[in-house]
Amino acid sequence: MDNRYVQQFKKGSLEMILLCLIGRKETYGYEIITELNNSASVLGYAKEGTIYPILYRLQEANLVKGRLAPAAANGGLKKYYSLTNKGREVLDELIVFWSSYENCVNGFIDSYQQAGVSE
Amino acid sequence: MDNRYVQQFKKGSLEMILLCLIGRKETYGYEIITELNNSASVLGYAKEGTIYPILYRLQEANLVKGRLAPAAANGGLKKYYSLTNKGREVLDELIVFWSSYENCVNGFIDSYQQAGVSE
DNA sequence: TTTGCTACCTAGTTATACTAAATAGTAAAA
DNA sequence: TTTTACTATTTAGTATAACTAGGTAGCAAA
Repeated sequence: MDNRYVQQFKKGSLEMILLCLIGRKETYGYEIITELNNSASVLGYAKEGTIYPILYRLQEANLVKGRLAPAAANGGLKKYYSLTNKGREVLDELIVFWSSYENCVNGFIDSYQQAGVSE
Repeated sequence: MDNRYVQQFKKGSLEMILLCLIGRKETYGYEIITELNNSASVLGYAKEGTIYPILYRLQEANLVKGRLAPAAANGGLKKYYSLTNKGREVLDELIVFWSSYENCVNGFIDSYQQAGVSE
C-alpha cells in the first residue's frame, strides 16, 4: 500500500485516537508515541513532529489538560494529559460520527462490489 | 459535529469513493457531484473545486481514463471516466487497506470504552 | 566523554479539501 | 432580445494536518 494513502487516511482519525488513548488512562506524549509504534499498526509509525503538535492543539481547544510530573527513572519532565469534560463530550461525538462515516464509506464500497458481481 | 472533523475524515477516502463510483459505472464529474450531494451523506457537500482536481489526479496517476461525449439535452461536453486496469487493482487494494484501517481505529475506540466500563 | 535512552519542542514542506470565482453552451421565461 | 436557470468543466488561492528533519535537555552506563 502506497504510504501516501496511509498518511491521508490518518487525517482526522489521529486526533480521535489520541483522545481515546488519553481517555483510557492519563498518559504523556512519549508514551503515546512508543505505544503507537509498538502496536505496529496499519497506521505506520508516529513521529514526535506529528504527535506533539496534536497534543498542543487538543490542549488549546480545551479537550485535554496537562500536568507536569518528574520523570520516573531518568529523563526530563513528563507532561501528563487527561481529558477535560469537554474533551470527553467531543470524543463521544467523534465516535458516533466515525461510526456513521464508516457506514457511509462502506456503502460506496458495497455499491461498487455489487456492480462487479452483476457483470 | 464540527465541520472541521468532517473535512479531515474525508481526506484519503474521497479518492477511494470516486474510484468506487467510477468503477460501478462510467460517469462524469457533474454527475458525481450531484450524486454525492443528493445522498446528503455524512460527508457533507462536495463542490466542483474538490471533485475536479481529484479526477485530474486520478487520470494523471493512470487510475481512470476519460472520454469526451456531447451533452444529452443541453450544456457543454461531458467527460466520462472509467477505471483502468491499474485503477481497479489500486481500488481493490484500497478497499482491503480501508478494512484494516477501520479495524485499527475501532480497536482504539474499544479500548477507550472498555476502560470507561471498568471505572 | 561519549553513547544511549527518556522526553519535549519546532521550523519548514507536502498533500488534500476548501472557497470563490470564471468560462461556456442550451433552453425557457421575461 | 435579454435575462435567468441549468448543465458541465476549470482554476487560483487558502486552510488544515501530517510529514521530515532537526534541536534541546536530563540522566545513567560504558
